[in-house]
Amino acid sequence: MTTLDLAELIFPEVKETVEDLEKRFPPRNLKEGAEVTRFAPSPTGFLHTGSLFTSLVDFKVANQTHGVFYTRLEDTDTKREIEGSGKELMDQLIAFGVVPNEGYFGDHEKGEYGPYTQSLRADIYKVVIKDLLIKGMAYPCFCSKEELDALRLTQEKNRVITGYYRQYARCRNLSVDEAYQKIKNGEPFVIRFKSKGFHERKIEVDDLVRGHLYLSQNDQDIVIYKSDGLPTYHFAHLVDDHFMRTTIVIRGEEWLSSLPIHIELFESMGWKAPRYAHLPVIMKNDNGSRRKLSKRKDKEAAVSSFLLEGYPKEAILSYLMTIANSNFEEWIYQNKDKSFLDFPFTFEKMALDGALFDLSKLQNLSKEFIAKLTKEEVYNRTLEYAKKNDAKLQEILLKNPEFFMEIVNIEREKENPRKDYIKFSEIYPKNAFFYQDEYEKLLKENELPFNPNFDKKVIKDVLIDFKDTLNYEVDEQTWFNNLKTLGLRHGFAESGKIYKANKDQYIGQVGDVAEIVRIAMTTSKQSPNLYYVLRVLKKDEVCRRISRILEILG
RNA sequence: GGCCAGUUGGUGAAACGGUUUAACACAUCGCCCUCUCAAGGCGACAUCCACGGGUUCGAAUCCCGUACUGGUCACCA
Repeated sequence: MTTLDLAELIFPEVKETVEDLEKRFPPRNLKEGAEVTRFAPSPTGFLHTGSLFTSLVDFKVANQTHGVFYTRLEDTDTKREIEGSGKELMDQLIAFGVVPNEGYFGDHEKGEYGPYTQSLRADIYKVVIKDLLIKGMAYPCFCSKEELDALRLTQEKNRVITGYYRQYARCRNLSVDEAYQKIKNGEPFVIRFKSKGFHERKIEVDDLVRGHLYLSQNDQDIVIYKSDGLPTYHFAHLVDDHFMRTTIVIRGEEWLSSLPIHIELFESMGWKAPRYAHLPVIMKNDNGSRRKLSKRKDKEAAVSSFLLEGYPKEAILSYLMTIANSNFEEWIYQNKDKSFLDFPFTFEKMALDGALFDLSKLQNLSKEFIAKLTKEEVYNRTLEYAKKNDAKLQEILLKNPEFFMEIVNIEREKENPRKDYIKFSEIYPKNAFFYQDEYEKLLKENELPFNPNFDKKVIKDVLIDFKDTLNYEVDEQTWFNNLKTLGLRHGFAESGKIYKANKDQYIGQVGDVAEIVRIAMTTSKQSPNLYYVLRVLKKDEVCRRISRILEILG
């Protein structure tokens, strides 16, 4: 019996060779310096903020070098797979504008290097495994879960490194005949890679973000082919990234410790390994200690939660870009007309330890972003948000687009626009008082916060006078002067300064007059610039509201 | 526990052995402006770069040790 017989016994159906695969997936014809990157999620749930972060870097690197960014579905773990999540993942990624050039798209695939779904590539993996088997670089292992557990236990007791390696790798010493016979007998097995490494020896690797690294060689005989007929991650990574011609593997730092395995795997095949960039993980402050953003505990782990709350995707992307390269903020400040697409990203400027997720920073970026939109953009984006998340709001927006735009345009489209919205979802609630029925609701639900120092009669007089002398056809300054004059008639000083100096002569100042009118219009002491509020409301509605307040005041 | 990586303010961070009395941004706090709010303007906020040694004329920056934080040790990715 030879290893060839064994390989034939296990994979009789495999006729292709590694050379055939090389021809099937030839090197890409790209310009010098063009990088091929990939995002390879598992269909085990929603799009994690960390995954968006990683794929953003993938996307940027490929984009910048005029290379290729592709996606691949790593669905070899059939137990943990969540039905439909692969498509969901891709939809969310694309919703953020991180659009791949090729690969897995959820409902279809695109590109010459596919299939891009690992469960569909079983025949490809088998070719390589068979090759390894024939060369004696891999072997079937018949150890059961229980035996492996027992092994680990004794290793722990004896304080030696745990795992399946050298003298502990029992099945590695099985003769080909024995192995052949066991398989013939139908014994379940996995296939392990026969490592040639020594833990005591070091390898030297360059990581694009971490620089020069000295790591111990791998000496574990890792499983490459599971009993369910699918490869493990390590092996799929080897085969896929080789034949899909990936040039830079960008992934989370949790992979750093298995890098020696991957290096050995590539060496054993005589393939050139891709370059690696291990990215820091985004952390969260949890009662003073930092930990990885957790899928279960943190809603911000699901990047869709931000979209659901109404944050603009641009703000989220900018925030992640800031974590990736902190000079992004300064750059965007100097290049206001450009987008993150134009920003020159570099691995060197990347921080090495995981950034704490900073919500207030995101909110600030978001506020700035919304402030810079035109009123039409705000309307469209809010509508887009409402369509997905808020049917009632959608109806309101559709009913009267002009009105919404007028509201939202108050002190917008100027040098220093108002910055009061951090998400699209809060624009309507903050401006609800503009709408008649909402105004009525507010009147019912809340006590009007008039200053108790003023007599009811004074408040009424001011409002009546205001209503009678209302004039719109003037500029803001004139309008305000008129308000001062009106106040004067009722005993209010023209300014705070004058009032403070002559408290005995006045009952208040213009600010108090404005406050009375403001409360009448909005039911609140706070609102945007009164002049604009009045202009948006228009004369009829202003008069109507004053009448309502007078009614309530009795 | 072994191995690996990291450690500059409340947060993100700059600094690449000497223009550092540690940039910039967010947050926070003050003051100013102002009809309120949102902005805007001005200012405060690390006596010092986890700690301890060393190298050097000179260290946040280089070296060693310690501590702490994170990652990883699966037929999961």
